[in-house]
Amino acid sequence: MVKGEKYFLKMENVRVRFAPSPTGALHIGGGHTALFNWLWARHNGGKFILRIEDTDLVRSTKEYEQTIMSGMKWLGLDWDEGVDIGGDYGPYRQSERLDLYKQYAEKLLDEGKAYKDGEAIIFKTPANQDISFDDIVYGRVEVNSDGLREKDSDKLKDIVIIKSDGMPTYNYAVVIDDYLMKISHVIRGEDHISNTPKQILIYRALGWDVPKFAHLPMILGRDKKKLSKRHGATSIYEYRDMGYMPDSVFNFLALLGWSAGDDKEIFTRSEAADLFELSKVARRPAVFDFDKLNYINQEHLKRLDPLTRLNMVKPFWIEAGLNVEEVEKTRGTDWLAGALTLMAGRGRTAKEMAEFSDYFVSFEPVKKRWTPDENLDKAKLKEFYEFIFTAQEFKAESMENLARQWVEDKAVKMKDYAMPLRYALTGMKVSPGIFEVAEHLGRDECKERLKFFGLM
RNA sequence: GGUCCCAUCGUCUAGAGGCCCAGGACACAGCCCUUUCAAGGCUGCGGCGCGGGUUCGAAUCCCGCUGGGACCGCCA
Repeated sequence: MVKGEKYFLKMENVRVRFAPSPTGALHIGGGHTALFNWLWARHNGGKFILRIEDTDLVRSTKEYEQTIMSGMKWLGLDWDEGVDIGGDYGPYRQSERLDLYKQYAEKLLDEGKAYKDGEAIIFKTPANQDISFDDIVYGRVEVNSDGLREKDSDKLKDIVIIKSDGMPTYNYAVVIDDYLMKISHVIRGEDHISNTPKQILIYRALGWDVPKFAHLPMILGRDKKKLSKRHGATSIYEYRDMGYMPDSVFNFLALLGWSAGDDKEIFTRSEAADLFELSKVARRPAVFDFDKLNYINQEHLKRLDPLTRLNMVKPFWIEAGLNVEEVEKTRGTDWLAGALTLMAGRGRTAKEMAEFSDYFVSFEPVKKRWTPDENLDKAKLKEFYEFIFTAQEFKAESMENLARQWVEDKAVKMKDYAMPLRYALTGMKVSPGIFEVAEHLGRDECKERLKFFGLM
């Protein structure tokens, strides 16, 4: 095979799964794993399966199941088989597959490969077995079953497969389900790499072929420890609430442990799916970097079509107490969207963009922010504003031309006139080009604001 | 304690023995643009953890060390 050629080949019958336990919201790590599974399925035209691992009776809830699913949808990850849509290999909820787990446990019991202890069924770890697998990401991993010891002991650790409450354990159920669901590639976090040998032992005991394994590098916090609540936002939804867009979070997560090559860092879901290659996934754990996320979000924000951008920003205006609906009714949706187009690359999140542009929606926040400056020569400013507002058409270009004429004639500085105008119109020291802002606000609105501050 | 995994700028990464006295991106600094702030353009800062091999040649292969991490639950 010619180097590089394999990247264009697609595998057939790819079936991958994301198997969260519904014990909390979808978090960054889970989203990352789900994303890579999705990428591999879509890259190969295969199937992406959502399986719910709800065997922890005390912590699992149906609510979390819903939350995880909506989190995945928010990220743009759709699945082909799952609890909500069914499929040929269901049920897709482990608590509904108990008879299956029981059936194979009985078989293991009959063959003397497992034994009972109390109500639990325990798989007997065979001694001195060489276990190896070729991980697509990590390469060959070799272990001997003698290394599977109990903690701080030299005793071989047997594997509980059915708990006293009748539920299967993770290491057992995952084998039964992946086999029965014909999973071709098991793609999961690197923290599972040391569970894999135990699972292979069970595959062997049952006489089954093992799937291909691909472990993914962990996501770390700034302190290089596994990402957890201590590091702040871990739930996918917290990112939505901070004003990050699903496209960006997707893009950012895809870049943790993988690169699209050709220096391409900003991409869409389908571009990522086309380019994705499991064998190119990195082994080194990746640190979650907010700076990069911000940058990626800003890039996607810039690329959005005006209406979509408006939909992203609108909730944050509303959150700030602005009557967006009213403005939309009077000035129109396009006008509001246009205001955001003017914002161009300003603001890295939808929330920031909303904060930086509130003066388009309402004059009220401007009034609150504005404080008089005694050094201003109001008479001169009035003269200037009257002059530029004489423009036939209330266009940025016309106003700017008049303004330039004015500063040249009077030998004064543009900023001494533009800045007070900006401050009166927006209540801010920074904004897009102030003549463009004025044009968008319109002649009447501008006059009203200037008059309110006694500048006209 | 046992087993396993990992190691390129601060961060994400490119790198499959010569194309690399290591390339890109974020961040940072400076300059340009300019009515402000962004955006954009340009420049700069900054890295192969250490020690041995193998080889004509090593970031890349091997060994050791060091440093991280994961697992060793009737959690998943």
